[in-house]
Amino acid sequence: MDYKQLIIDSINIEGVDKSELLALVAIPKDSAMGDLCIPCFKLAKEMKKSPMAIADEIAKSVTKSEMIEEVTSVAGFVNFKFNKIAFAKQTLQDVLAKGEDYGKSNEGNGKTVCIDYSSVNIAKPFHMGHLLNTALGGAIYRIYTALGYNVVGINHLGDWGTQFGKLIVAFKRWGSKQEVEKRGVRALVDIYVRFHKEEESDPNLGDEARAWFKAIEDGNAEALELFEYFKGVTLKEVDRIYKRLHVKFDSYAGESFYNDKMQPVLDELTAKGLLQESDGAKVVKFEDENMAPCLLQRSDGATLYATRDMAAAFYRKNTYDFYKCLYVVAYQQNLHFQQVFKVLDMMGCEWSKDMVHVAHGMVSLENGAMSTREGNVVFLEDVLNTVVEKALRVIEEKNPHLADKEKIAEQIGVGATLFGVLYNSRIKDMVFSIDKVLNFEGETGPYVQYTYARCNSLFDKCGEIGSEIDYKGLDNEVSKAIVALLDRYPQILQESAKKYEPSVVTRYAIDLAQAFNKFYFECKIGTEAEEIKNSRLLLTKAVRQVLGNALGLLGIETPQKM
RNA sequence: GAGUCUGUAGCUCAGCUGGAUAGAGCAACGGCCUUCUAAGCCGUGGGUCGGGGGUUCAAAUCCCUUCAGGCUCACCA
Repeated sequence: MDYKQLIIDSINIEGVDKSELLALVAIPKDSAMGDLCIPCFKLAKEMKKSPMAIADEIAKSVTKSEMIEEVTSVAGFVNFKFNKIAFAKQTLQDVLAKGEDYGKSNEGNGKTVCIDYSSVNIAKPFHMGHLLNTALGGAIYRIYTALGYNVVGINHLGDWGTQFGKLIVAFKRWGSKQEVEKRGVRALVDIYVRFHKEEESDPNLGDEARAWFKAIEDGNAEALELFEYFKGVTLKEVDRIYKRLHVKFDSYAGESFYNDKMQPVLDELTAKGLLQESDGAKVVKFEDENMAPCLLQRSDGATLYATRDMAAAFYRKNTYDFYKCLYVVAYQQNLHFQQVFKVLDMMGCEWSKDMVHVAHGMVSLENGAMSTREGNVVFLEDVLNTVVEKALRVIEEKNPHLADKEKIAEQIGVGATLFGVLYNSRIKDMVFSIDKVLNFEGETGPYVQYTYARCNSLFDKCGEIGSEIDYKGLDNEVSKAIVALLDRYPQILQESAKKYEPSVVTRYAIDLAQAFNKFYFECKIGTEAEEIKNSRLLLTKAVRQVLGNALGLLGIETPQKM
């Protein structure tokens, strides 16, 4: 509910623009001061009065109501305090009436948002770095869906390039289908690593690899068969991971898909006089001298990364007519996207302004950067399995009679991992540490899930909510803090979407869980009189709903018990 | 060298569309399970918000400068 407007409407003062006042409304730092406030400092100049005097004047003019219980003027701030009961009643009704839809909106109706994320490389490990990317993309996907947008998740497969020539050479020398059946992508990675080692002493391998890649390009049957085989093996494995992470894609159009769509782009650039020759290569130069030219064709005629992204941009605009096209990709590629977006702009595509690089930080290991070639990678699947095992051990210890232990351990383990990577601002780098993910205490996924399960157990204990409800049971500060958080949830979603920042939701989930745990500890529920109990159960139900909604957006499941 | 991002408690980070005593978790220490799940709650200690200028009634937040680190800067993606 829009309480900002409510307090503005309660003010009866001459000579102040209400819309100006509305813009000033803020949430006090300390909730003891009030629920909303208006700092009056900016008004001082034009009104030629001290902020204190203005605040006094505004405070005095307010017409109190059922909702607005107290208005005070403190050091230039007008503080509005809501009636706890009215605030709770209003908010809980809203949350519970909307249920799963609470927080959703229709602001995106009729608009399509493309999200390019995860973008796995064929025959490469799915490691911790991909997890951050995939978790972010998946969350943004769901957040935009919740706001009513039509979302298209695109997995821009890394399924083209000379590495496939290398892989064929390696596979023919040291690989076997048996081995690949057994160990999947790992077997491919091993021979790929071996290729790079052996290449140092046998330079012929490189030529052989190039020849095999050429064979793929030329449609050689054996080459294509192997290429498709590697692709199939990788996608099958990655699909298993996507299921565990609850992410999905609407398109797997990757690099190979754009092979025949790049020439028209080059032609158009040439026609527009933007493509210049430079050292044998074709580039687009920029007015801003600080920006390196965008290389679109190698001197040997081959296309490049940027060429493919240009082709993909046109394809997506034509196919989906997107409102926005997001690229969830690490910040390493900042320049690349700046270049691509700028070239589109120079081509006269006004929609280039709708392209957004949602940059995120890089994940490294404690012993350095991840490198497939050097074999310094941690497979995500191993991490997930380790965390799930730990979850199972904790269940055995704390709740040995729990039913469906394996299933719940999976929910907790995967939830902890996802929550961990979605907890910080996406731009921050991350040094992956298994110990950190294995910690289930404090600001973690399991903490929020535990709070959710705790809500459930109250219903197990107390049964359904009766019809006699006395909101006096919520006439206390801890309850009010929860109500204020519940009320804020829809704005949290919008902020998160606007900033392309799932951590806003993650942090919120922690705040709400903390507030509820405090309430749980301070307010008795089951042992109270029926009408008090019912009001508190109502609050519990709303908290459970919103925690579930928030976790759902992050791709995290909510165990009923744990 | 240029561009860009990051720099807040021992550690990991919120806060950064300027506002009222700078927050949380972890770690440390001390409490709370004969009443709703202790994966929890409460408390204690711990901060020159990298440094220096400036704008402002008000700066962690805006501007300038400087230091430290990451990333990128032509034929990989």
